[in-house]
Amino acid sequence: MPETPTPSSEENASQTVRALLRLREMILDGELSAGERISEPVVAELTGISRTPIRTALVRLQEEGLLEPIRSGGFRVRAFSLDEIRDAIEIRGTMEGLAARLAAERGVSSERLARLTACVDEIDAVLADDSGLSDTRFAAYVAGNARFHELLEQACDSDVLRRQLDRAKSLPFASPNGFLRVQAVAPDALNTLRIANAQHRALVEALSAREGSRAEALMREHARIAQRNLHATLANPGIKALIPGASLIVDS
Amino acid sequence: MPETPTPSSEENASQTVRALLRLREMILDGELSAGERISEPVVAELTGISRTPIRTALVRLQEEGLLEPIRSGGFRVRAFSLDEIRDAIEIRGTMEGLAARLAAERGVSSERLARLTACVDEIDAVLADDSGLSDTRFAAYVAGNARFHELLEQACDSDVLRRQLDRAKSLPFASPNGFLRVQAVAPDALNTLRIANAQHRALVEALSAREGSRAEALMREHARIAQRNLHATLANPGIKALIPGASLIVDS
DNA sequence: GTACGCCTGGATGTATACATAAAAAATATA
DNA sequence: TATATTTTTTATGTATACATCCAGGCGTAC
Repeated sequence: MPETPTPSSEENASQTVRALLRLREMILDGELSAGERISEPVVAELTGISRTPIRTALVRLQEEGLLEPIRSGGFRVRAFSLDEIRDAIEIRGTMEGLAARLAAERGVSSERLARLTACVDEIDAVLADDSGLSDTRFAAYVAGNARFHELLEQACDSDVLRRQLDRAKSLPFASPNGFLRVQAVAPDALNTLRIANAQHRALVEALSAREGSRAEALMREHARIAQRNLHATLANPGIKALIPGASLIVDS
Repeated sequence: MPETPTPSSEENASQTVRALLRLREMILDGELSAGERISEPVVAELTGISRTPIRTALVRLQEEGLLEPIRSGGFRVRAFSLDEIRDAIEIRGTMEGLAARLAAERGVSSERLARLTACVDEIDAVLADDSGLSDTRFAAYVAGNARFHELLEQACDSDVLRRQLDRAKSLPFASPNGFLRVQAVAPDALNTLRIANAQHRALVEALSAREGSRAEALMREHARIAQRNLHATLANPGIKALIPGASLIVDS
């Protein structure tokens, strides 16, 4: 009964990894609501995992920023104000800008440039047709977008920077894909996605020409798309649920 | 016997905190050398703390970046190449630049500006005398410098940014005080410290005038002092030991 | 002399027991 | 009825036991 019937990626993982994935899922899906104290025995009962691995998963999630420690012990689910989300996006843009600048200044190998170009081309191909944005096309865009940002991360060729970037992206609303579902429901969605990919293409150009300052500015501006989407969500709260981890957002 | 006779800050802390502090100390002091696998039973024996709190401290240190996981299990002490140190400093400068820009753009309260000004004044007072840089004067500079950077962190008034900044500063060589001892042994130490504080003062000016771009540029340039000190260390390996965590540095 | 395999020592990951301390509930009281 | 107080319940932090797995050494065979 406690066996996970899903043949997902959690098959042969350690208990700690399972606990981490499950807890993150519970937090982002709102099964554990913002501000709520997390009871280790309850989670242990719910997941069928003993307290020890759950405990280390909790520590990891605290470092990740999804949990905050309680003075008297234990953790609670972190709540995020709109200002904090704005700042998290700004941080991501700044870090991606840094990665882009360093990559441009230091030079990116032709293989990596080719992979980046191919990625941008693929996204353009997905967006080429003027007909409506179907679910499969949208999913393809999401995958392409994630891949592009991953390739940029690799292009800077720096482990310490990658670590910091990963951390900046770890909050769901700060991730490059965080607000895409919000963007997709806008009437001019296809257009804004094309503009975003134009920025991708411009970045590859800048990397190739070793234009560090331009590369940095581009990625900063690129992240502002998420800021716009955040504002769009404010104007139309009905679409708030499209944001991953929406239940963590609290108005301040 | 296993009682810590030092009345330090570790008195009434939890075992986990004690393990964290002790392990960090052991790593930075080179008691555990770079690349070495950390044996939990050995550390437990050495510290008189059971494996459980040590284990969570290890997880924290991994998130902090001082340890890296071993595929087959456990952790090893991370080794840092000069390139990685350079990047860590660059990241710190970029994040402090972001904090400065946001603080300037959003405005800093007059009380905070006053505290920043007072801090800069105090540092200038420490550096006023042209006589040699005594140990006590140097210690006063270190304290003032740490305080200034802490005040900047507060000035941006953003928890998410603070968290990310703390992380950027957590590597010893990336910290604002990381290379100060290297700087202090240079013949023109007093001068370079004065220049550094001039940058501090300029930042307060920029914050006060809400000049975001200038504030950002200043903190980026400010971090480059550490880069210069890093290069100075390369030219004169005899002073390498002045860097905290020197044993973690490996030439690549 | 070298390569292969087995075997022993030790380490990690996990579960669990227990003491302390906090939170919640229930009772008594103004 | 609201509040203060005591009691009960529950959670956390820590130590420890144990199974599995990895690493390294020793012996053997070629």
